[in-house]
Amino acid sequence: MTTIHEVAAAAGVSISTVSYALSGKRPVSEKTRRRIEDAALRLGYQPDAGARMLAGRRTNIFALTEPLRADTHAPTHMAFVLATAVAARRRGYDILLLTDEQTSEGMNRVAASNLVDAILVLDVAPDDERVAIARTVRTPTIFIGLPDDQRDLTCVDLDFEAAGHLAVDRLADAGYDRVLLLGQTEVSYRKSNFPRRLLRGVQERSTSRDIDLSWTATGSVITDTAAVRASAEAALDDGVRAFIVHAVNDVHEILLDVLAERGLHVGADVAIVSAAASFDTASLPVAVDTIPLVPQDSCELAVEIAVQRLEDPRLPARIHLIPPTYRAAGSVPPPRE
Amino acid sequence: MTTIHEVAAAAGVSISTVSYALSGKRPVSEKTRRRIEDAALRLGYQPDAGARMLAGRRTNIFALTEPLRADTHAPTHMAFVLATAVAARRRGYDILLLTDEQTSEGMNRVAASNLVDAILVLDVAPDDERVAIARTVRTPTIFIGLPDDQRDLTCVDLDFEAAGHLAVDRLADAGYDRVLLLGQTEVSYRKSNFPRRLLRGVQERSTSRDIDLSWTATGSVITDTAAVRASAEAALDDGVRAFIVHAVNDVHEILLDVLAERGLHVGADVAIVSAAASFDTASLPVAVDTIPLVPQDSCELAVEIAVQRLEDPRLPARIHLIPPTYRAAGSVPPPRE
DNA sequence: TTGAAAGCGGTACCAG
DNA sequence: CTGGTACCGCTTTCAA
Repeated sequence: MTTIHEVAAAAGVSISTVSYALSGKRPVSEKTRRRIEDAALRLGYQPDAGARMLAGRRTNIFALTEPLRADTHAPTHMAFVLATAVAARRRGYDILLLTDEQTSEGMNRVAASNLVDAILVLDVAPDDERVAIARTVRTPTIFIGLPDDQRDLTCVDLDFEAAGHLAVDRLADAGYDRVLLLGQTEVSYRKSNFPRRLLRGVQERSTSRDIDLSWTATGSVITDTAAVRASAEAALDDGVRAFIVHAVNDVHEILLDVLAERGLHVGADVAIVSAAASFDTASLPVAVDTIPLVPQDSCELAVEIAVQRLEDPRLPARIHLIPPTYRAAGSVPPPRE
Repeated sequence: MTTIHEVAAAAGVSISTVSYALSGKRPVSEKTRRRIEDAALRLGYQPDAGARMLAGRRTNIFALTEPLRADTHAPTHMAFVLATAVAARRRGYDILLLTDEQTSEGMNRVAASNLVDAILVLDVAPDDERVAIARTVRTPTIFIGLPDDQRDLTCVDLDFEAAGHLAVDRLADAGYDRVLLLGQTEVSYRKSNFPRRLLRGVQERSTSRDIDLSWTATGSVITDTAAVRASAEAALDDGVRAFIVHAVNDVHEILLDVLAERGLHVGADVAIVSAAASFDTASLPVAVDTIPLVPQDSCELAVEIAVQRLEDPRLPARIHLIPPTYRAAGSVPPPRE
């Protein structure tokens, strides 16, 4: 294991010069710096993590807490974890996982032992118990998602309400006055925060734009194919020709199946907007206008904020809502007749 | 931030006594120990992670490398990550995530900087590049899965070949002489190691037991519903009444659908054995005999081995194959006529 | 532009 | 059974 001393000896300088040359925190003459970098590279020098933490009071590690609930949608969840890890790594941070039962206990533990520089919170519940912990630990904590009580918290999330507004506006602008919202599962309206926010946005805007809105959950815990199908068919029978879908892959496919069976063409006979989808809607058999929920965006912003907070601890806590964007794909035609 | 000095002061002892009392590495009189524990608890003392790493040359962190490939089945993968985290935590270790591109670079980095005590390798490919790295780093590395070249490696995995044998044996014992194996996706036969091993086990035993075996992949990258359906129907038309399924949830459901459509009853008209399923087959609409792949078992064993290696670094590298178990559920009746 | 040296907060050896 | 203390390897202040 090569230490800073060996590098210093090899380069014929003191260890402090090595430290400064490598960190860049103090100007070092061009040629000694090169000698040091050469030696470091040649010896495969890598600073000892423990020593660095102790002396520098920086661990270069972020904790990521993720309570895996029964209703967690694995692919979506993985996308968030991956996006966080990638974003963190780009800024020089590793991710320490706190899963399951250890989310709360773990937050306290890693904070108290100075194991991490910041804590990122995933899969935020409306009454999340991690909110209380975030308020007591000194470690900067960033929520990716919004709990109900946001006082003094730093949170990052897509602006789901605005996404709801946007979806309705597009349909209203096109001329539709009746819309069916195919939502998330019932449990997610209780255990998560974002489905409600999108729903509220859709409802608000439907009211103000005089849209006759109906909506339905798409299962109790996981997608209920029969229920989704029944809802879609009932709506179609009833003459509804505009849909907002805030749901997983499966639900989109079921809706598209039903439409296909009836010979209805998306973008001609029927309008669809996929709101806050975290999967790639381009993989659907039919092009669909989408207001995407991009895990990379939320996670990168969260990491960015964490880094800023470490650089300037006096930055005030605040809520960061990411404005939704509308990706048109021709699935919202003017209504027939 | 309470340090060991404050605890020592509060308890009226020296810091070394505190250290020993809390680690238990040296006998400490009952009453001083209590005083120390009280003080520690009262002050919310938690040893500084950096200091501990530096002085103790132990980080109490395991790295977990997981290259998330396109064909990674998210739910299964998550089950493994979760199981590893839980097992590690039980032994006092945290998990540092190395995902995606950083798997190889990350292994070298965390090993060279002494950030982790051991590395656990998930999602092992036949020609995994992490094999070479494992051989060069001093950090103990445990593979959860088998690469092709296993020389000098420590690996843990279900004995998929034995699982293949077991599945065939049960069907052969019951009296079947023709079997269809519904396998994994095509890409997984190239990118992973275990599907081949199960296939080989099934083929070997089919030969020795005089079974007429046919088999098919169940899609190229993800489940191809139409293809699975077609395979099942062709086999049934052909008179096959025994199935081994080594696949995800979906494939099981498609097969059960086809059988239901034809009025064939599992456990009466048709035999099914689910081999190496990593999801809970009890959630299927019909009870199915299962040779489960239990992530907890593999991951716990991997963690266990890692801990042992840290305690005794001279333990030899070896392959640990977990014997399969057969969970009967009445889905293998004697053949009709 | 560089070096010397004082910690950072523990662990574990050496004494008593 | 307990205390003193020499490190662990790096960061950073102080001095030159």
